[in-house]
Amino acid sequence: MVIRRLRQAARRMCAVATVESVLMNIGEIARRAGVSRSTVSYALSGKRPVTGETRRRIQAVIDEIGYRPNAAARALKEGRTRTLGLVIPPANQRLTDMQLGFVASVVEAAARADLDVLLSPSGGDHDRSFERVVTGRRVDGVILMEIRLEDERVVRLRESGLPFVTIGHTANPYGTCWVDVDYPTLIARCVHHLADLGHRSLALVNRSAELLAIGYGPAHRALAGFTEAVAQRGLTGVELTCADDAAAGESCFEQLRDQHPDVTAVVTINEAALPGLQRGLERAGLVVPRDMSLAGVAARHWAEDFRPQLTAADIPTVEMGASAVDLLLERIAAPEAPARHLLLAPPVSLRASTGPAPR
Amino acid sequence: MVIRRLRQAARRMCAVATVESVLMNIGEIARRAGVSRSTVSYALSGKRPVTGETRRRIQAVIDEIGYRPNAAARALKEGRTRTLGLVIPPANQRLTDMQLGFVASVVEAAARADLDVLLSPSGGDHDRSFERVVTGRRVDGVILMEIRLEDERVVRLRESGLPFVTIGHTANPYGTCWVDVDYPTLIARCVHHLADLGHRSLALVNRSAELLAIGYGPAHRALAGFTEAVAQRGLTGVELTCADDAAAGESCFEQLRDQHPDVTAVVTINEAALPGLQRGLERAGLVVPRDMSLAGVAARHWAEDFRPQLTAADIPTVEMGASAVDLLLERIAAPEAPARHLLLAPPVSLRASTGPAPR
DNA sequence: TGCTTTCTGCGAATCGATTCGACGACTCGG
DNA sequence: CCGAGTCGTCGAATCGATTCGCAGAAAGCA
Repeated sequence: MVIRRLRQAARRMCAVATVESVLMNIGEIARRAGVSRSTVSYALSGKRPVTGETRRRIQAVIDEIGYRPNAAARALKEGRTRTLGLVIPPANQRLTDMQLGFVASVVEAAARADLDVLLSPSGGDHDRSFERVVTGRRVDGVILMEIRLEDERVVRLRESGLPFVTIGHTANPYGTCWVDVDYPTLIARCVHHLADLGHRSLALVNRSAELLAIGYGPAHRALAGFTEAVAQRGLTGVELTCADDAAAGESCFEQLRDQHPDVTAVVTINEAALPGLQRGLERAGLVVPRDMSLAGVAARHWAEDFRPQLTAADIPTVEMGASAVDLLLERIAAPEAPARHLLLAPPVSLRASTGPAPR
Repeated sequence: MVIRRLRQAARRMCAVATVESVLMNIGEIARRAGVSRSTVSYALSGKRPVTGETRRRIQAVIDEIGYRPNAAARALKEGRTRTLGLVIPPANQRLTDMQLGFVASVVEAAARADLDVLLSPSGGDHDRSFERVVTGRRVDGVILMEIRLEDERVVRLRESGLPFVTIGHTANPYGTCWVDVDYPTLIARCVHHLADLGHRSLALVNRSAELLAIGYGPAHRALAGFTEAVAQRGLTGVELTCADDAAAGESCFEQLRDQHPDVTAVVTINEAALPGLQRGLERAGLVVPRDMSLAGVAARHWAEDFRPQLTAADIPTVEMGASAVDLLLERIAAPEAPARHLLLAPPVSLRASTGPAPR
C-alpha cells in the first residue's frame, strides 16, 4: 500500500513536470467535472441520457484540455479497432499507377467512414507484417490487392476468420468478397472493335512473364479473353509479355516489329509500357492509327497522355477502392452474410488511337 | 454473482459455437499449459527467467493454437503502439512519383523494424484523420511529408508532444527533426553546369503556381537557388510554374518558346512535366542537347526515361524514407535529445541532355 | 541441521475506456 | 399519501496483456 502511494506520488510529479496533456484520461475529465467516469463515457457516446447541465460541464472540461479517448483502451474493450488493413505489394517493386490508385481511393473511402488504414507491405509469402495484421487483432478487416489465381494469402485470411475483401479475384470466385475489372470482356471488346475496323492480325502486350508465371489474375484473364476473342473472329493473335516500364515497352515493340511485321493492331493492359510503345512507334516511323492501331485497358491519365489519345477502357480505380471499402464494412457488420462480388466492365472509350487497318 | 456466472456460461457457449481461434488470450494459453498468465508473459518476453521445460510446454501450446498477443491490450499496458503514422496528401490529388517513393520506403523501413504504418490522408487544414492520429494515442510517432515553409501541421504536432519527423523542412529548420534534399544547392549546381557550357539564358520550370502560393518548400527553395545562382553568374533567368502533368509541361514549353525564344537551357524540378517538355521539344523540331539543354532534379526513372537521358540529381527517395524512420525511432527513444537534421545533396549525374550552348 | 541465497512461478494491480446493475430522487396516477 | 415507473448517476466488472512484490522450493554454506 505504501509502495503504491509512492508510485502514485511519483506519477503525479511526473505529470507536473511534463506537458499537461500527458495526463488526460477519462478519469481526469470525470474528476474535473465532478462526475463519475461512466457519466463522462455516456455523455460522449450518448448511449444513456445525461442532463444538459452535466453534459455541458463535461464538454467544457474536454474542450479545455483537449481530451480524446485512448484508442487502444477503446479497442480493447469494444473488440474493434476502427482500422482497416491494406496489404500492398512489397516496396522493392514500384507500385503501378493502378495500384497507387487503389491505395489512394481505399484510404480516402476509409477516411470518409472515420476509419484508419494500416499498411502491410507483403508479397505472397508468409511475412511478419502480414501475420501481424491478420493475427494480432490490429484491424477489423483487410483489403487485399494483386490477387493471384491461387493465392495463399486468401487461404490464410479465410481460415483466420478475419473479414476481408480482395481487389481482383482468385480462380475460385465463390465464398469471398471481391471487386474486379472484367478483363476478358474488356479485352474482347477491344479485339472486336479492331476486327470491325478490318484488322486481321493482332498482338496482345501483356504484363510481365514473371507475373504470368506466378498466376497473376489480370495477366491470365487478359490472355484468356484475347485468345478466345481472336479465335472467335478468326484472326491471328500474337501474345507478348512485357515488364512494367518504358524501356521494356520499347524493346517489346521492336520484338513485335521484327518477328511479327504483319501485326496491324496492338491490345494492351500494360499502362507502364505505353510510353515505350510510343517511342518504338516513332522510331520506326509509324503513325498511329494510320499504320498501327492501339487499344487496351488503362488508367485514364495514361490513355490521355498517349499521342494520339488511346482508345481504352478506363479502369475506375476510385470506384473500385470505394466499393472494396463498402463491401468490407458490410462484411464486418454481417460476417455470416453471403459473399458479394462486383465485376466491373467500364465501356471502351473510343479515342484517336484506333482506325481502319492499313492495306 | 449469479448473473456473472450466467454471462460466462453464455460466453463459453459462444466460444464453442465459433472458430477455435476466437478464444485465444494469454489466460487460455496459461490454462492449457498449466501455468499462470504471468509465466506465459515472461516466457514470451524473456524479461524474467523461465525454466526450459516450462517454456517448451508454453511454446507448444502457442504453436498449436497459433496465439498472438492482442495488440490493443499490449498497447494499452505498455503505452506504445508499435505503429508509426504517415501523413500523406489527400487522395484527390494524385501522388507524385517522389511522394510515392517516400511512402514505399517509409513503409518498407518500418516493416524492417517490425513496425506498422498508419496512413492519414490529410491536407493542410485540421482534418479528422490527422487529429485522430495525433491525439488518439494511435501511433508512437509521425512522419509528415509535403512540408510548407509555414506549416500548421508541424505547429500542431510540436504542441502535442508526439515525436515526429518531417520529409522536407519549414522556414525555421531548428527544433524539429527532418530529412530533405538541398534544392538550392542542386539547382545551383545545374545552373553552374549549364553556365560552364556557355548558356547565357536559362529557364526554371518549377512546380505549380498553387504550390508556390501555399508556400511549398521545394518550389520556393528551387526558385531561390535558381535566382541566386543566375545572378551570381550574371545570366538571365526566366521562372515558370507548371502543373504536375504532361499536358501542363507541353503548354509550359510552348509558352517558353513564344515568350522567351532566347532561352537555350531549362532547369526543372518538375518530373511529371518531363514527358510534356519532351513532346513540346519534338513538336518544335528541337533536338536535345543540340538546340536546347535540360537539367534538373528528378527521380532516377524519370531521368532515365527521358530521351536523351536527363542530366539530373537523382532524388534518393529510398534513403530519405529510411532515414526518416531512423530519425523518428531515435526521437521516440529519446524525445528530449536535440533535434537532428539530414540535408542531402546527391551529385548531379551527367547524362546526355546537356551540351554546349548553340551559337 | 539450520540459515541464507538463488531460482521459479504465482497472485494481484494496472493501463483507459465501456457497460451493466443498482440506487436515490423525481413524477404521476390512484 | 403511497407504490409504480422514469430519469440521471454511480460503482464495479471487464477487455488482454505486463509487471511488481512475494512466496515456496532448491541449493549452498557453515
